[in-house]
Amino acid sequence: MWEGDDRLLYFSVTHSNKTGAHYIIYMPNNLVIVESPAKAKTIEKFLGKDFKVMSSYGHIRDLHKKDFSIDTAHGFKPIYEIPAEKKELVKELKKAAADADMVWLASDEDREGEAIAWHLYEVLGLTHEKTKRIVFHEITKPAILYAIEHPREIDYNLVDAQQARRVLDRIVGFELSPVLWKKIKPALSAGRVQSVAVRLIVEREKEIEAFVSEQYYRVVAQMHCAEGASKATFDAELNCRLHDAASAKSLLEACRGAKFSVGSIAVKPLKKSPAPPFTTSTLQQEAARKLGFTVSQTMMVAQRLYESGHITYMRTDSVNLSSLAISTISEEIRNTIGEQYLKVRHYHTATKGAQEAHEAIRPTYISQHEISGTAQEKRLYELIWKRTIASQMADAQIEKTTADILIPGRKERFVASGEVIKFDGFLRVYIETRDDESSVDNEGNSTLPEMQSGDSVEADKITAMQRFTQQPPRYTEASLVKKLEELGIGRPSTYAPTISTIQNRDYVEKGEKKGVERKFEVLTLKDGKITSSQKTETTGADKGKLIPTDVGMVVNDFLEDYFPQIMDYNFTAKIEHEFDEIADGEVKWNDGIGKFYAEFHPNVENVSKLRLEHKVGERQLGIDPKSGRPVSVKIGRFGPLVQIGTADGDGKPQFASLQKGQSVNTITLEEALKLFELPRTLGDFEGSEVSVGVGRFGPYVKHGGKYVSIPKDYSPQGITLEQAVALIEEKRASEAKKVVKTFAEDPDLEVLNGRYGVYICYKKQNYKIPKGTDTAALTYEECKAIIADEANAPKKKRTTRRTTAKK
DNA sequence: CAGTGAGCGAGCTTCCGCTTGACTT
Repeated sequence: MWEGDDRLLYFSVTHSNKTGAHYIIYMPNNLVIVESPAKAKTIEKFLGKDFKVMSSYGHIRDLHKKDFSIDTAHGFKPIYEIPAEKKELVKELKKAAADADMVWLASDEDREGEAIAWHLYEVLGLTHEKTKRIVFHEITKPAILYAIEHPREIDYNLVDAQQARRVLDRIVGFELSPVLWKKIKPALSAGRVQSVAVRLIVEREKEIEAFVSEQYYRVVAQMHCAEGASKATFDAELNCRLHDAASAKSLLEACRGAKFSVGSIAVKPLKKSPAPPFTTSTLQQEAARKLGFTVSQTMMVAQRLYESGHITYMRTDSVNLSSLAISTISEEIRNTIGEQYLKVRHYHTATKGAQEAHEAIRPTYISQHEISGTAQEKRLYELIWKRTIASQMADAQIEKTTADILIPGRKERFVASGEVIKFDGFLRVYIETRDDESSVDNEGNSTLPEMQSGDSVEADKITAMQRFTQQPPRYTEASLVKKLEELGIGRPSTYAPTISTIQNRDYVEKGEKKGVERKFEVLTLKDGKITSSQKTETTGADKGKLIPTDVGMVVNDFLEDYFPQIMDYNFTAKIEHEFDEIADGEVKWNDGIGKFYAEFHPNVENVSKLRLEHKVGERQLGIDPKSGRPVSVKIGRFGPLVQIGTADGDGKPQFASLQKGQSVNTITLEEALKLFELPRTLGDFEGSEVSVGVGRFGPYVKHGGKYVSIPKDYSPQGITLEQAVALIEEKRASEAKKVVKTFAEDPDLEVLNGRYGVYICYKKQNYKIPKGTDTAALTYEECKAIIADEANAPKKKRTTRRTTAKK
């Protein structure tokens, strides 16, 4: 009914008054404010010339970035401010609002969105008469027009729930972090979300440390039917694991020359259903598994797809598809795959605390099977397209056949199974992957030859392979997101930033754990003979998984000991429940905060005052045989360190940093003492001293005020003078290549070859050279001119934060 | 980018959730 564009030119708004009668008013000047500029652009197209659509770019007001900004004495009143980078935007919004006859606050329909609407109302100085609050769940013309026909008021209860959320997070973060600065080291942080994320990783690591692997024997037979035309072989696995070599051997003995026969056969239909369309969290997981993207990579690529209009909004916890989307997807399946593959499905979100302000992530135009863009964009789009299509497709129908193969005289039996896909359904386009790829297991997708109960079967080969139970897997970025979502902790917009934060704080790192070699035994029965062979495999190797650092472990244990309430996995779920009560108008927002603060704040004060006998996380290693002084390890201002002696003992204590790969929990006295052998002098080269040491960036060689990193294949303890000199000369050679040109007029000016091409370095400042310049022919005067030109000047310092964890 | 740390000291660090910048030394 809203299809024709002409209709919009005469667009009007229907209101109902108290008597229920409708009247229509006409307004030419409307301002709609949404959160995202891409959304604004789309909506503007739907609404026509009487509507101007602007974006608030998220929140326009917040607590001060550095101050506590909560008046705890007066009902926890938050003190808001407009951040500097938003001032210009607010000015523009204010002006547009003043020019408009009606302002429509169209931020998302969730807690944060409602708060954004309220902040806009306050900051823009809007009035009740010329403001309306509208919400829509999908960006389609009918949905938006419907929303405009059904405006409402700002929901102050929902706003209060947001304020409670904001204030609570500020209290926890800004009261807890300083305790860490005082007790552990400066610039650390704690928070409702990040601290629990770290806890998950620390706990998993402790499980792995405590894990004792158990051996077992897995018995697999390659068989074929004795009678019948088919000589096709099939695999069958023993129905139980054997505990040791003796029982494996005894089983193989029983199988030697045995007459196997088919026992019962079961044929079961099996049904597989497609996964729901993507949310932020499931997109991040699948993109990690299928495309190898990091969580933040996925979000960056998705953002570009969204901005170029290819997909719907990428930060969502909803699996819902709009009715319009469902019908176009259905049409697409009908036309390109076939009617029998179509099954319309409506998905409902089951995750805790989901707020469902948006649709699921899907292509905006499903008929577009592929898009133009970078390789990454294409691949992510394809993934989204397939998942969306599959979500509206029929179940796959599978027939699973299971046959027991009996061993005479034994109670164990072999089990062979085969699957036949009767109807592929959604599998035709999309198969969801899983985290637990059990590497050794067979594919299990084989088919079985025709057989009947009582048929005799012969074994070509039976192997009993020694296996070991697997330690629990470490978290990946994606599996951590999954876990956080299950616990209801964090929101779609924060999963990626949270993972960056805990790495930037050096609580966890993407580690590389070297595996260890392990021998295992394989017993084989073939041609009536049992043979045994030894094989080796590496186990426990892990790459790119999240591993806690020493600092992460110490901070976590400290928080668990003294602030168990915050570290409780259910803390967020509990307070979410309270926020819901606030949103429903059952309780006042600051009552709950007051109760929390009355307990939390004194606890913070007490812990802060606590005189601890040892520094948090400190461990005594023993006595230094040379000096007789005690040796201990702990977290220092710059990370983990070893210390000989104590502050109150005789003489100043000595310090040394731990090296990469060493941990305060596992380092031995011997290893610790070794660290004090550095720095050491190797000898002389070209008349000055060559020494080695370990700095913040790892082992180095120092010679005449210059440093050269020591590569992994040498140890700083073992390196010889010759090797060190070779490193120095290597570095000189590469530096010589770096310098394109120098000038006699001014030694401070150099033309250098860098990572991004040739540039000019003058008094430690870098200047870019205009494109098309023949750099080899540059004269001194030309260089000075380039430096003088504003356009080539180095950009003013940005407040760069470390975005990647240090290597 | 490079050897830090044990005490009368300056001043700083920090949260979670909404949104996109301007940036390639």
